[in-house]
Amino acid sequence: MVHATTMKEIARQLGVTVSTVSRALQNHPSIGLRTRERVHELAKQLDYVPNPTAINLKRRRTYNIGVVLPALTEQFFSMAISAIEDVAIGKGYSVVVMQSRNDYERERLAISNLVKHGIDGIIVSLASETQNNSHFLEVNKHGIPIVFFDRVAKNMPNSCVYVDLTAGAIEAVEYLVARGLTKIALLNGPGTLQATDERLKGYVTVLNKHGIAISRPYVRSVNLTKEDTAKKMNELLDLDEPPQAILAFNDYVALDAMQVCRQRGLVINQDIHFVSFSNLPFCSYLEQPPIASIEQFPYEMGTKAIQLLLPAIEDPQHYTPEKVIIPYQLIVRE
Amino acid sequence: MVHATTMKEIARQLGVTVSTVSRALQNHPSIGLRTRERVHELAKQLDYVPNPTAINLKRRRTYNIGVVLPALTEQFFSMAISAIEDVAIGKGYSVVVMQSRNDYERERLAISNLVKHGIDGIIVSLASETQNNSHFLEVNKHGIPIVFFDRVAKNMPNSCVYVDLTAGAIEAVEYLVARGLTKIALLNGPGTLQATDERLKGYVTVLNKHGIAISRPYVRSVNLTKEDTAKKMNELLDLDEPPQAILAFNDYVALDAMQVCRQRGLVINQDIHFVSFSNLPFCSYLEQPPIASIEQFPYEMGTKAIQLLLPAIEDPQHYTPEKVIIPYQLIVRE
DNA sequence: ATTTGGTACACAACCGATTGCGTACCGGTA
DNA sequence: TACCGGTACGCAATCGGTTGTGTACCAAAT
Repeated sequence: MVHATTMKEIARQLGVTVSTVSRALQNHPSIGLRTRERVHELAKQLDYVPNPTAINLKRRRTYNIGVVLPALTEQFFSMAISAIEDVAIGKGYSVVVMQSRNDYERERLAISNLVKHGIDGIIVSLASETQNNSHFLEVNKHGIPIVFFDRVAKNMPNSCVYVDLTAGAIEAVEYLVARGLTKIALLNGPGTLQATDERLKGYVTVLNKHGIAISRPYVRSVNLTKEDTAKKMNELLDLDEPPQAILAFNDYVALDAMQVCRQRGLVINQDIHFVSFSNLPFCSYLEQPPIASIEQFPYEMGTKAIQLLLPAIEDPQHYTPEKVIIPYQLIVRE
Repeated sequence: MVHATTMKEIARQLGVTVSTVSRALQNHPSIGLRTRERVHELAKQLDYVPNPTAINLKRRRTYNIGVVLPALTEQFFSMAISAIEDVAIGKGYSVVVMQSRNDYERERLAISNLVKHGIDGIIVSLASETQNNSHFLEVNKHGIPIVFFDRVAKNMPNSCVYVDLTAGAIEAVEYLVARGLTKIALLNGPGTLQATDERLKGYVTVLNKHGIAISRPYVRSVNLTKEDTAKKMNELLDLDEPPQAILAFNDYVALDAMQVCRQRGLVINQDIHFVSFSNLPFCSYLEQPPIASIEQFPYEMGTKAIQLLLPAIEDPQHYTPEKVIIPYQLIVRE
């Protein structure tokens, strides 16, 4: 059974032409009832499955959507992709995944592979090291729609979905200040990400508002690896005046940093307090989770991303890009 | 730029035929140097990208591999898919993901969608509710290779990759007994999974060996939802003689069960001990993780799965299915 | 001048479908 | 009998490539 049955085979066995078979299978009215039935019957009997590649060639579509993100193993992204898949499947699309591993070159390659492979549209969350949009401009030139989500590219005309992290950071820091914690450090992400700028902006805003001096050594950026986070956290704890609280770039950074604290004998939520972004489900299993988290609703973001992408694919003429901001929510744990 | 440039367009502008353009782009020796250069030049100038669908049609391949698994958000699976993607990308394949959500119907649908969509091969980890292989037999009939991994189907001729969980369970239970814990309960998975049988078998083997009577109420199966796990764990704790230790189906079951224990005031690793399967990375963040875990190496399993699949795709004639058993490892935490 | 051989390309079939248009054949009407 | 309209298909182009085979044209050899 190495060759699948084709319409040609059905046509041959029935003594009709391929076009008749095609129309019969589509129940086209110009095909006689008798012929239509014979075609359907033989098709079923031969386990006929239409060749999607041939159909795609005519339709000039692949019904594949590429998704490029830093890492599938980060729950934030797997939730987003899960959402994308849920919507896509319902609309007849499949989802092709590629990981950038936060590496610029891998991201370029992933994008290029997707284009070469044939996809109708792309959803991207930037690699932390990406500082150049040329590969995306290339995709735009080919008329393939892109939607950025969460880690969006700066200065690109495409649609994007993200959370207002500045506002989130503001509420988070306000919360810490309100609890009397004023020595607040920021374990921020890579400088290349817009998300990093936004967290910093919120952090600075609140401290300024409350007249709290901003200590340079309190603001550090990590490259999102466990090692770098540990290094930066240790540096913070080695300061003459170590912080009472940490605003972490995301849950992974918070957890890695918390581990350092525990190793140094500090008690979480007592000696030192954490607030982080994402609020991933596994945080609920921790005995001492961050006292507050900013929920970013990855599922909703993924859903919105593909809802923006599909019209761009299906009706490019009437499509205008949109910047969608998903509301965050500060989750406070007792 | 709604229509991508085709070879036809290049041919027209250069006054040659499409076949010449095709061969020129492939640097076929029968094309003159001058012509070849002109073709390459114009192709670059027009941003020519070959239409993958057309090529796939001739090659009778899609270079897409379908992966169907219960949930992307489970780290075990996202690690496996990550591995699959790493290998696939290197061989020129893309990975299409579908989630079954442990639902039989969704699994059927996912498989059917993949076949309709056109993929060269499928990698599957069974939905917990799947008890029927007809959809896989259908795929076999079409000559599309399948590789099962981790949650493998019973009585199927296809290749599969899994961990010898019986041996793992034996070592795990031996470890508990050696620590003097003899009142051991088993929070097992759904009866439809072979993995469930295997864990049970290992559990029974060790208890029999040590002459420990097997208490029926100590063996319970959960459907892998948080609610069901909580219910079953509560039932265990409500027994006249509650267990001292729990062998959990996987980390998620263990964590959900541990949460119940904590809510009831029990101290983990003191009042009650857990051993579970998977050893997911996030366990390292827990203050009180299971005292031991059986590492199942999802990355290695994913890698092996696609290494089994690719030869089946590329050389179906000389392919014979294989059952590969990945060695587990019991990770003991101090 | 004719044959020979190689170069450099054209022609056309093919992959598996879809679809616009043409037409044979039918019975019914003038 | 000749004309007409509808039914039920066939023919062929098309999507965008790949590839086997045919051939015009050239220079070199005879």
